[in-house]
Amino acid sequence: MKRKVTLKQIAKELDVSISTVSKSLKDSPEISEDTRKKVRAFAKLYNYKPNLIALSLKNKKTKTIGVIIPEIIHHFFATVISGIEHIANEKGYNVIVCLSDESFDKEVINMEMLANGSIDGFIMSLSKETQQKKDFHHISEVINQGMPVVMFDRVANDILSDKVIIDDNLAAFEAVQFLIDKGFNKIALISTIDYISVGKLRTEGYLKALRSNNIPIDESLILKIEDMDNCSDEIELLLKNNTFDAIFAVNELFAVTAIKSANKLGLKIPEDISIIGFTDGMISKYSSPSITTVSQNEIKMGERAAIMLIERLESEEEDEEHYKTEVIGTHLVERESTL
Amino acid sequence: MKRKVTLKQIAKELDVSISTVSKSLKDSPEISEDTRKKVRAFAKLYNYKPNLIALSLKNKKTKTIGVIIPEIIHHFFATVISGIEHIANEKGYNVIVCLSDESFDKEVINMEMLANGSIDGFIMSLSKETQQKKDFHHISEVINQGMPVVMFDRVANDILSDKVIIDDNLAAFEAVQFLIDKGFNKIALISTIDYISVGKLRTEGYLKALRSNNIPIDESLILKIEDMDNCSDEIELLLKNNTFDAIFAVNELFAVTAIKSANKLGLKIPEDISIIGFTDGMISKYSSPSITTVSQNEIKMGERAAIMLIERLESEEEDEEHYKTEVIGTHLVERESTL
DNA sequence: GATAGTGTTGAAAACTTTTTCAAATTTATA
DNA sequence: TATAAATTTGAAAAAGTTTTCAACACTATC
Repeated sequence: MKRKVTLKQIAKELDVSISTVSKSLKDSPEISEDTRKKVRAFAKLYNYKPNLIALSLKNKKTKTIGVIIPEIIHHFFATVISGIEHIANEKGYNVIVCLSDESFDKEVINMEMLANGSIDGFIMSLSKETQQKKDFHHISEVINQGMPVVMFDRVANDILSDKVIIDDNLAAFEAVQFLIDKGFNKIALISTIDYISVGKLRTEGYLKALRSNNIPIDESLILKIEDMDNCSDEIELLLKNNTFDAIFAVNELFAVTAIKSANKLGLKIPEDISIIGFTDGMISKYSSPSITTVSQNEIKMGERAAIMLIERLESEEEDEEHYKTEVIGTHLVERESTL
Repeated sequence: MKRKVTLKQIAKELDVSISTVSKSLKDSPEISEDTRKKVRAFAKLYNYKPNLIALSLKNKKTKTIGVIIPEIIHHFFATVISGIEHIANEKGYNVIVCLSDESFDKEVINMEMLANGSIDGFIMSLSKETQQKKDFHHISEVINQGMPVVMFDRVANDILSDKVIIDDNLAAFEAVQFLIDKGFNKIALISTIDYISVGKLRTEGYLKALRSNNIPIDESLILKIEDMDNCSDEIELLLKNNTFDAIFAVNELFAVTAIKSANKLGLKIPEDISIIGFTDGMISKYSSPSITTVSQNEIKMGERAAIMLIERLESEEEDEEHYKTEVIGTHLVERESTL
């Protein structure tokens, strides 16, 4: 086993100083052709690569981005990470991923850990619990220390930082408008409890669409689900006790569950009920019927977040005044679940 | 903006030496009660936290695990990462994730990058290209440098290292045996090209099951797909040109595509054809009909890989002789796609 | 032959932390 | 009071790198 070789070891072997070795490897004209060649040959032979930890310490830069997300098994977050990785790779950055598991405490612990020198900046999306608590002190602390943070999707409006979001309100509005344009006016909504910022915004978009088309809002057609894992009973009840001709669901899970419940009750999709979901993941693509859904351009979201962060890291002046919020465009992917 | 405070700064402020500060914060009995209290109060006030990069350099340990996987948008890999994160978190390790994008070159670059001091050990799954090339020099090099590597799922048999796998052969055998036990004997196989190790093993399991039940092997019922993205045409052709009563597909995508093709051709699942897939992800769960599939216990896979790596990192002696290969149990999840 | 100039090398500091060992101070003992 | 012992503090080295500046050797110029 041959352990990694250091400048010191090379210097000793060749009986020169560490500085000479360092400069030779950087092809500094300060060092004579002869010495340079000798050192480089030796370094190549022993496959010398500078120790990145030492460089990090010296340069006070780690060339590493910390990403904190609630869960990685969600297609949405996994795809955003793909986008982040893509740009990070291109620009020579590594990506440390930490999962908050939707827990406030884990989010805080992970942030504090990474903030102690391991990374140059954060890209993050808030956990449910953090959104509920509205406690963002850990984030402002990090920002105060001069470490840039880019928030995406689940962002805190109270925090001054760069942000990448979609216009959830508008996207929902457009999806519902699409249904209205098809001639539907009894449209149900399956949403989440309001403390989930995106759920709330999508609900508002739904309401706005109805209002602007002078369709009365029927509270009995609005379902707000708390327990994601056991949503099927509630959804089945909604379908059983009401009649409507379309559903707007704020995520894939609710949409596919609605399809399954409809099947069970003998309702045909899209003949009896049209359904639009949110997020274009595996479920929407491979469900039968496949689901018309709002695509969020997750890849682009990740890419933009990474670009914004790296730009801030590599620009000298810290213009704290000019935080940007970038809105990524969405589009409706039409599939089989709508007429 | 208050930047992170260092021992040096504290020492200067309090007019003591750096060593005194360091020892005080570690509650060393060497330092007088008085000084200790003073230092700790000051450190608390300024929220001192040791710089982890400096510690890494000093200790030659980063408390970070490098994970290299082909893609993160695959539910399988995302779930394994969840398992890794879970254990890593528990044991105080961070996780750096790098994506090879199924490319050999990217895998090599990522490994070399991380091997230069950033991490203590690797957990990895080979890219398709690497499996095809059978070039594992980058992995043996890292191992030779004394950095432990745990491979999972897509492993290289030629490399001596710890491994976590499932018994793909056995799992496939059991799935096909399940179909045979139901009374089917015309069973089609939808698999991948043989250089994908898991595809090959699952194909072997299929063949073994047929043989051990004295069912003649019908080559026309065996489809090996190269281009995952455009598999639907080939699968439709298989269904159109042959009659059989069951399908064993080596992944979720092939299984759900088979269902869609069958629907298109007016075949009923499971009445006309029973289908078993591999991997228990979103697709299998939310497809209509939902898909009977082989669950790989991905979470456990990730957890075991992390445990094996950390054990090796924290055990003093390097018993290179005793590399373990751990086989994670699989089980069939029965759903609607089988009778 | 002395001075300036050029070319080449190395010592030392910096980044931050921990730890060893020596030095300084205080207290106890004879 | 002098000496030994105990307590408390600090200097220095170590990890691996880069960079500045000083030092040295040599050649060219007057």
